[in-house]
Order: sequence, then structure tokens, then C-alpha cells
Amino acid sequence: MSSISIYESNKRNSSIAGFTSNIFSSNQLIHLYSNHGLLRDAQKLFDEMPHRNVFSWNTIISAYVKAHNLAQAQALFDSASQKDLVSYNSMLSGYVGADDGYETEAIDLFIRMQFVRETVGIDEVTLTTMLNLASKLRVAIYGRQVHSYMVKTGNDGSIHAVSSLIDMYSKCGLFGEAWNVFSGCEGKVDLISKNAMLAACFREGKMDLGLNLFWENLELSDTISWNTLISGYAQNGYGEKSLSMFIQMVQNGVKWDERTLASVVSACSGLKCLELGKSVHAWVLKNGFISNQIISSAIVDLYCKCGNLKYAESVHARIGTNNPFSVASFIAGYSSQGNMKEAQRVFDSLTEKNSIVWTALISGYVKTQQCESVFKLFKDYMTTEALVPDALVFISVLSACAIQAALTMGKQIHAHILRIRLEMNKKLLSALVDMYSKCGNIAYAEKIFHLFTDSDRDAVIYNVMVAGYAHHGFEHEAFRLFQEMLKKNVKPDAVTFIALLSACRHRGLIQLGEQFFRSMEDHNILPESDHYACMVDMYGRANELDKAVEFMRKIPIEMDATVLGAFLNACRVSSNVELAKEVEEKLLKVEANNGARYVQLANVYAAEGNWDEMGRIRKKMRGKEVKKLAGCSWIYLENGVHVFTSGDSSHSKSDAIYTALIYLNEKLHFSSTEYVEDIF
DNA sequence: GTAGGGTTAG
Repeated sequence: MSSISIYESNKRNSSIAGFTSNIFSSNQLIHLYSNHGLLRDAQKLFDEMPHRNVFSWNTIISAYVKAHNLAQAQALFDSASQKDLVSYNSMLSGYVGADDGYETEAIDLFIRMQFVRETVGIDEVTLTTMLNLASKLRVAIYGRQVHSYMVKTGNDGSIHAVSSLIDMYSKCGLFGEAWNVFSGCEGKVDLISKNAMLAACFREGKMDLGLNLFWENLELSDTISWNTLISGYAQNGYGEKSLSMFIQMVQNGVKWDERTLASVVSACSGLKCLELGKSVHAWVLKNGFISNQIISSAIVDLYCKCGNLKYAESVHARIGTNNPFSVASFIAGYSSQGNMKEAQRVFDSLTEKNSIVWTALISGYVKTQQCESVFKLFKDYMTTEALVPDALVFISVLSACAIQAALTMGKQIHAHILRIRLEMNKKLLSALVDMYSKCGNIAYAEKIFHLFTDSDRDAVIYNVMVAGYAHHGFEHEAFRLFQEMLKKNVKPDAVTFIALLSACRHRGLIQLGEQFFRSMEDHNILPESDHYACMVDMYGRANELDKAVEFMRKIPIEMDATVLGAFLNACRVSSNVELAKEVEEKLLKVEANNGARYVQLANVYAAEGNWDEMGRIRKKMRGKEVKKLAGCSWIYLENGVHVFTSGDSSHSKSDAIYTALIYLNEKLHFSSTEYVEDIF
């Protein structure tokens, strides 16, 4: 109604004031139509204008940019009889803000602007728009170049520039640079740049820094600031803090919106808190928020994370869309239940696949240790996907390489990452260190570890390197690095101690192991079953069954198969069949379907020549129809992977292979004899 | 006097 009355008054004005006023009011009206989504009316009015000025052209171009009709915007831009810097900037922001696929056009237009710089010019709007392109592409070198361009042309001072720079550096993985920009303009920080810095802190996992920033100047905060905190905590795995921030937000009388709600749902999923999630779901249904795609896909994710895929399917079906985010949740949900068939099915059902679903499926195959499927999918991803390569995909594939000890593949992926100049973030570097270490190349792992600057070294990367040293038998290096970690005030976590305790158990360093275990309390880390299992295994390997028994008595948590299995091993080493029998019952209660456990049990009895007991276990195994997967070795050749089990003769060239093996064995024998002779 | 650029959700 309001647009009609303005149209009426516009007609009246034009009859009084003539052309200039007519152009002015028409421009305003076009803008108004566009803001209300009435693009046809806007176009009609534009077409009917007897005279237009540069504002008319810019307004109609922007109208099409806003409506995401870039083809039409571009056609108007190309045919416009009057063009100025605003026309260029409007078109540029259209390309940059497009959902996908206009990056080249944006760069081309920016280059063309360099040629008309004398007449049209380039200003801060142009450059902040280009910063957006850099953050969208996550390519820090572009962002840096634009930043220096801004400095050179004196376009880096305004508050618009500051928030864009913070956002760009943060999204490109350069938190330190973002912080430098922020702290370099103290005094004139506004709400938006503060919010950008808050988001940067939480993106980097620096929650305390973000929280301080938030409370320091509470007057300078709005719904977006609160939303940033609530979602930031949820995304970093602090569901409870996220929910308590939401409560504080309500208590402070701050208006919340749909984004707040989406984050609250995601906090519930993180906590696997089905009850609370369900009540939020009910509330969402009652208040009509279910039509919001992001909220409803967050609810789908909630049910998937809680393992209730039936509920998730029904919510998904009711929304009835092709939403890639919900599909990614299903893929993760089915993967965590080991059901890759269903995961693959929902993936295949999606017509338009984004990086998120690719990442979800690939990491699903990694979790279920189906590495060949990972490599095959990765090939498809690289050849069919026109998207910006996602670091998370590379991280997943690198961990598949680590599982398979596929060094050549890992090296190729590393080279590829360098070639496409993917920004090396911490997670990617950690994945590389882990890959090289687990593929047996500790020297390369070390090299990459040293690429981390001191301030970049967090607990995760230290853990990877400490574990790497431990696995390669360099326990002194592992302990040294742990000391360094403490000295640099990096807080060790549960994983750190698993690495340290493993180093001790492999070397029989009982006293040191006990010391590490006790010191966990000083670091406020509660031992988990893996730690207990490490300790039991340590005593077991050192033939200290008494100590293992004593330790077991003190374990305050319910013992799972890892701990019991370690104890069983200790019984085998100390040839104690009686205790083995005791633990057998408990072990088969908690893990009745793991074939490997039966074999382990049978081996304990067999080692003592107790064939009756062994036969009994074998029978038990048959009755339960459990199988143990045969241990195997494999080799990568040009045309793929070849898997061998002991005494395997199924390979088409097995005769030739065994002949070569006999020959190699002889060679090996000779050389090891020579080696021994050298020493003595 | 009108038109273009900055922060938060799955």
C-alpha cells in the first residue's frame, strides 16, 4: 500500500516540477520496488522513463544484483549509456556476492577497472569488495595484496575497511594478522569491527580472548555479538557455555532471533542432549520457525547426532527438500553407526553436492577405515567438483593415508596442496605431520612441525609430534617436546598423556609412566579408559602382573574391553591362566562379538599348552558365529593396492611373487649377517 | 536530495 501512495505523489510531483524531479522520484521508486522484491515493477518503470541519469542506471543494476539475477545485471551494465564508479562497484559486489561461479568475472572486472582508473577511479568500496572475494576464496595472498593496495592508496583507514580486513584475515586462517588490524585501530573500533573480531576469536578457538573482548565493553554489543558467542561456544564443543550464554542473553533483555535459535539447537546436538533438543524442537514447531531451512536442518542434525535417524528422516521428509546440510548430517549419522551403505545412498540422492557433503562422506569412509573408497572418492571430488578445494577434504584423505601407511599417496596430496596454493592452516599442517609420522617418515614429519611458529603450536600439533616420536622409539625426543610444551604454556590434554604413556609402555619405563599418570591430576585431566589400558599394558609387558592387578583394583570407572584386553595380555605374558579365566568372563560380556578377542583368549591358553581351554574358546567362537579378520600386509603398485594374508596364494602371479620373496629373504639374511659382523 | 562496500546460524 505504501508504495502505491508514493507512486501517486510521484505522479503529482512530476506534473509540477518537470523532468529533473521526475527522474529523481522515479529513481527512488525503482529503489523502493527493488527493496520490496518487486523487480518487474522496477523494470517497467525504468523502461518507461523518458530520461534517465546515472543514478537510474545504478539503481536498476543494483536491483538485479539484489535479486541474484546477475545475467540481467551484467546486460544492463554492459549497455548502460552512463556509467561511473558506483556502477562498477555494484557489478563487482554482485559477482563477489554470487552464490557460486562468478569469481573469474569479479577478477576480470577488477582488472578492467585498472584500465579505466584515470577516468572512473577506484575507491575503498572497490577494495573492501575485493577483500570479500579473498575471504570467500580463502586465499590469503589475494587478501594481502588487496590490503597493501589499500595502504598504498590510503584506503585502509575507515571503519568499513577495518572490519573487512579483520574478517578477511580471520577467514583466510591468519588470526594474528586480524588481531594486528584490530589492535592497530584502538579507539575507533565500532560495533561491526568488534563483532568481526569476536567471530575471529571463536573461529580460532580463542574463547577466553573473545569473552574478555565481549565483556570489556558491553555497551558496544548487539544481538549479533551475543549470537557470535553462542554459536562460537557451540561450534568449539562447549555446549553448556553456549546454552548459559543464551540464558544470560534472555536475562539481559537482548532480543534474540532465528540465528540464535539455530545455535541453541546446535549446542543441544553437541551435548547429545535429546531431551532439551526435543523441547526446543517442540517450541520451534509451535512458533512457526520450522520453515527456516537452517533451523530445521539443525534439528535434523540434532536427531542424527543423538543416533535417532528415524526421527531425523521424518523431520527431513516433512521439510521435503534437497538440503545438502541435512544430507551431510545423515551421512555423519549413518557413518558413526558404521552404515556406509546408507551414507552412500543419501549422498547419491543429492543432485547438487557441495564441499560439506563431500567432506562428510569421505570422513565417513575414513572413520570406518575403508581407505580405498576414500581414495576413489577423492579422485571423483578433484575431477568433478568445480568448487573451491576444501582443506577439510584434504585433511580426511591425509588421515586415510596415515591409516594405510600410503606414503606415496600422501606425498602426492602434499604436493597437490602446495601446487594449488591451498592456505596451510594449522589443522592441515597437523594432518601432514601425522601422515608423515604414521607412514614411517619421522624426518618429514619433523620438518613440517618446524614450520609452525611458536605461537601457532597448540596442544593438537604437539600431541601429533609427541606421539610420532613415541611410535618411532624416540621417547627422549617425545619427553623433551612435552617439556617444551609445558614451558611454552600450552596446556596438555588427555591425548598428550596417551602418547606419553605409550612411549613408556613400549620401553618398559614403569617409574616414568607412573609419574606421568600421577601428574595428570596436576593438569586437571581425568584419566579415561585408554589411559588405564596403557598403564595395565605397561605392567603387563614388563611382566609385573601383581602391579597390574593392584592397579586394576583402583580403577574407578567401569572397565571396558580395552582395559580388560590389556589385562588379558598381561596374564599371557605372566602365564597366569587362572586370572585369564577370570577376566575372560568379563571381557566376553562387554565385547561378545569381537572375533579378535576370542583369538586373543585362545592364544593365552595355547601359550600354556592348555588345549582343552583353547578348544572351548574356539567352540564358543563358532557358536557365536564371530570371525576374526585375518591380519594382512599390502603393497601399493602403479595400478592400485595388493593385499596379502599369511600363506596367501590367491594372487594371479603368486608363483612369481613367492620366488622373488625367497630370493629377497636370502639377500636379507646375508646382509644382516654382514651387519652383525660389522658391529662385533 | 537518489545508487555501491563491513559482523552472527546448519
